[in-house]
Amino acid sequence: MATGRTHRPATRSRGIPEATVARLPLYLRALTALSERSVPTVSSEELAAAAGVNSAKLRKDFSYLGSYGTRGVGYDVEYLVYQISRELGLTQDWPVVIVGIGNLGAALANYGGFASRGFRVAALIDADPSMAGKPVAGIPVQHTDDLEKIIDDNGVSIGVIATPAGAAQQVCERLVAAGVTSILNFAPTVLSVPDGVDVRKVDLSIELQILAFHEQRKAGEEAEAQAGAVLEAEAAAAAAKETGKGPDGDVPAVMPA
Amino acid sequence: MATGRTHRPATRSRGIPEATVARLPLYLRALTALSERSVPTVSSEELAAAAGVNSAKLRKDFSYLGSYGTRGVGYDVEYLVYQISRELGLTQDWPVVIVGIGNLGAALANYGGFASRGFRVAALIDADPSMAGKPVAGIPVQHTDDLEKIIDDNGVSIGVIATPAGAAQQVCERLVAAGVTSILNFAPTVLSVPDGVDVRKVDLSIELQILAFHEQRKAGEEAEAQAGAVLEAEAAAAAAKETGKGPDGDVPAVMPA
DNA sequence: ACATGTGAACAGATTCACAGCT
DNA sequence: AGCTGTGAATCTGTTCACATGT
Repeated sequence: MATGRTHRPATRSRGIPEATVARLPLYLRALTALSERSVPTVSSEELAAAAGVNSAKLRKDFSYLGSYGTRGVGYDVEYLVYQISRELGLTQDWPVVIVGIGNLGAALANYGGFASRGFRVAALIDADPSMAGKPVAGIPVQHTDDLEKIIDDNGVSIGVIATPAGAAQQVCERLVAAGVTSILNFAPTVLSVPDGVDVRKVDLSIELQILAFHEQRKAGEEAEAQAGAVLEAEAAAAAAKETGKGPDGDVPAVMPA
Repeated sequence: MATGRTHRPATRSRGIPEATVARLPLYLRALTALSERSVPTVSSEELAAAAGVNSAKLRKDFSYLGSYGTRGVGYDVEYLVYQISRELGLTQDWPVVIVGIGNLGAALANYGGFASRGFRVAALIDADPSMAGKPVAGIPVQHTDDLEKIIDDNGVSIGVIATPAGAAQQVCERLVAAGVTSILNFAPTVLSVPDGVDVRKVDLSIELQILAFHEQRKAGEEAEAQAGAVLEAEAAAAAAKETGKGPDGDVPAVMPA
């Protein structure tokens, strides 16, 4: 189990590094903005600045796609937009279903960037019968019972899970069984899926925790001006604070070696 | 990348790799679940499975924090929860403001995972005067005019931007000028900030595009496996060498700017 | 003259495999 | 015997610097 290895026939597909793939949408966005301003060409330096990366990285990234630039000149904006779109598979239409139409699901359904680029919200699905038929973002919500039929009728291969954590794995399994092979998971839980299914997760709480870590570190550096090496001694004392969960007030402070 | 502030001396080797920091919240969530079920100890193998990573990685990650396990036994759940919480800075309270109370902002305000761990929504801010005073998730929305005062009064150092793309940079600058040093950006735009300010971004549209890329690749592989069929345009130009890269679902959803 | 494209050096993250402790 | 903790090997991604082509 676990995410395991990547058995894959090994072959096919140009070997575009995952990190590069993750940046292509960024470049595409910057290029689209240039295109709208009718800018004909752009240098790696300029485009990199607009996308928030450095130019060497950008050139390396593009080199995986092919030689789409002109030395001494730069890149043709329109041409690059097309090439990247094609590489990302955005020249085709991707019907998407959103499962779980709570606050977040509704926000996603209303999200403009959705439709703008290749993606089309094919259906909204929720387990609450009282939601059925109610339009959200102009699309009537359908009941979970019909999930399989909806997936099938619309040829959906990408699903978005915006349900509570408790329902996510079950919804995931039904989506996969119905033929979905890519899932964007907003529920704060680890989904387990069979080989060949892609899952990406977006987790607000995790992002905030990462920020908190750095924030704390900044504060610590300031204090370093005077205080010397701080040992873990205070940890035990502080452990008696709250970690607050459950009826018991205080939390253990087990000391290992 | 997220920080850039390397702080020369490196007094105590508090050099926890960024990739490890990004996984700590994952471990913490799994541990919290175990804690709620009163599980006293857990092995790296079990915990790794629950967090969706492999056990070697988990042990390596924990080794950066210190030696918190017991050989032959495993890790004490409560103790680890405390240590990770402390490392992430979650033993203190982080007041957070959300700017831009549209669909998404409202969803964020209502998001339970927010309050659950260290974070507290101190204020909601929106530019629309007609929203002022209207409660969202029990918190009255305040007008952008008062942004600086709100940040200051509440000692806010973490801000969430959920405005339209066009307003994001300006909001960002005001937040930073008012003292915010960590920003979680949901607007589909690149924010530029001074040194010392952390930005993380969450971008739905980018996530979907990455999924589309892999989805397209799957379709391409099928087609190639069956026959020499071409899927859409000319695949002639390709034919370079390949390195079959497995998709493997879990790449950090977001990268620091 | 100028900006791309890329081999090579470097840096960071993951995995392996086993020594060391309980 | 079992599981952690970690050096070493490997893999992936980034940066450098310059050869290459227009």
